[in-house]
Amino acid sequence: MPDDHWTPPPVLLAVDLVILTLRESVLHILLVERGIEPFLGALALPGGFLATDTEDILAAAHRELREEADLDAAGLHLEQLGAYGAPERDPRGRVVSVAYLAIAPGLPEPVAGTDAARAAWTPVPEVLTHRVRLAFDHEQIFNDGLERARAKLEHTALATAFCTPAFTITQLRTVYEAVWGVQLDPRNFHRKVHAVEDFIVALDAERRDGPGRPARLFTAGSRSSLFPPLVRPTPTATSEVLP
Amino acid sequence: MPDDHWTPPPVLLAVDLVILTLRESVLHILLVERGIEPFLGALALPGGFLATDTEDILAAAHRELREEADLDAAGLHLEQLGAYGAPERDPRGRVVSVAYLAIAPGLPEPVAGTDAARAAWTPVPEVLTHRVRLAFDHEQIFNDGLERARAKLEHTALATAFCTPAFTITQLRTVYEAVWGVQLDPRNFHRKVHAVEDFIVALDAERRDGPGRPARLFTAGSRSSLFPPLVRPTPTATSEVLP
DNA sequence: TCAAAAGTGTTGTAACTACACCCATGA
DNA sequence: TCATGGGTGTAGTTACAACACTTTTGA
Repeated sequence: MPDDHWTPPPVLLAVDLVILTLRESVLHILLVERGIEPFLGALALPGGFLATDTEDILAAAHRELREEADLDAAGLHLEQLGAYGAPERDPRGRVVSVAYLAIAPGLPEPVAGTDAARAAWTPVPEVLTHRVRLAFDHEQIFNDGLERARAKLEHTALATAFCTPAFTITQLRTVYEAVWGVQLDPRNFHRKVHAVEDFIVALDAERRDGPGRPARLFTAGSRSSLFPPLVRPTPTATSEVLP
Repeated sequence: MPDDHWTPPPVLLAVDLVILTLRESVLHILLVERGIEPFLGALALPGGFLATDTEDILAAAHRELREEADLDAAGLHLEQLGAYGAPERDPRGRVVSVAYLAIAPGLPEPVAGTDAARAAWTPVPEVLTHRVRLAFDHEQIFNDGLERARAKLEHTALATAFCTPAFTITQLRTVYEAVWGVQLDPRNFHRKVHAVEDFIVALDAERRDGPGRPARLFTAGSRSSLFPPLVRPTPTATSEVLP
């Protein structure tokens, strides 16, 4: 603790968001094109500074989610990733950023909210293969967020946050495949999901699009931690991992 | 992002530490008695404010570890838990704290460093049963830190951070039992630990104290992630969990 | 020779992978 | 009746808990 005559140096607090969703079976992240220096024109995670002296950090994340992505808080997963505070991470001065991971159900079109005109869903493989470069230390934050999402799919019901209220088991499997970047056996997946009580509950409805047997519709159950867990396949030398 | 004429509100940045160690087979946490208001006289996590404008947050954690606990950075585990920034968490004003989890090998006596005169190792069960109350939101941070440590024992070699450079398998098992608060079968534990390649490597030495067959000494190997993992026993209705 | 602690073998079970197979629908 | 996708059955394998058993020491 400091002594009475010394005042600690103040810092500016920002919030940055890793917002993930599924679009046409591909994992996407919401990125914005920066309109001001530094990194003018570069892509970055949506985010911003704390609005007032008394704003809660989680509330700030919710606000940015609304302002920059036009996404409502209701029914959307939001959790903290951590604080990023290297002294030189922002050339404007000492800015510490608290990063959040948000998961949204698949949205039909790129959002067009107030500040969100420049916001665009970007395929995650584009970022992973460095075809897209991010401003600041946002690539680090993105990597941490993606790894958090991948890990939490194993032990929690996070996958349902990617889905609309009613979904088929195949849609749920597509979530796992897109986030993990692997192929899963549909038949074993079907049973594993059913083996966890209250992970998904059957609705009294079916979905019939194209040909093939109609699929039962489900909704997220009350269970939040999965047992037995759905473990990621261990990458072997022979197995192929999608980018 | 803010417009050019508006300045975001500054906050004060603190660092708080959850420092865990094992003392006589019981998990302990380092707590300090507060010497100033608020919460004067109450127990709290060691920590303090950022020292300078340009100090890295992780460096600040290392500095507090040295100042408040007289612990050297070398060979000690330190990882970030997250940011705690509720507006009313500190009555003095807007203080955002970045919490860290530190794991230290068992130390013979309560540390007596510069600021650490009032620091004391406190048994974790005392805190869990609310016989010890913590200042600010430090109980929340403590719970998050403990859960992080418990979870990481399963999948990483974190347990070796609790041990001196040379340790027996029984000592390693004691770490798991103390942190998880369960009893483990010594024979199955022995094999599971050996099944993970490079988790522990045998030294050419034995330890012989009291009666009984001398135990082989080991040291931490190069492996950091454990496969197969050492999974916590699922608490059942009949099983007893130590406080 | 006994107690204590280290370490090994064995057995039944749970959960998994891989794949053969059956079911229900639209064209 | 065929292609397409949904869903079930089964066999071999891995990891595991439980516990009987052997080994090596100090007193």
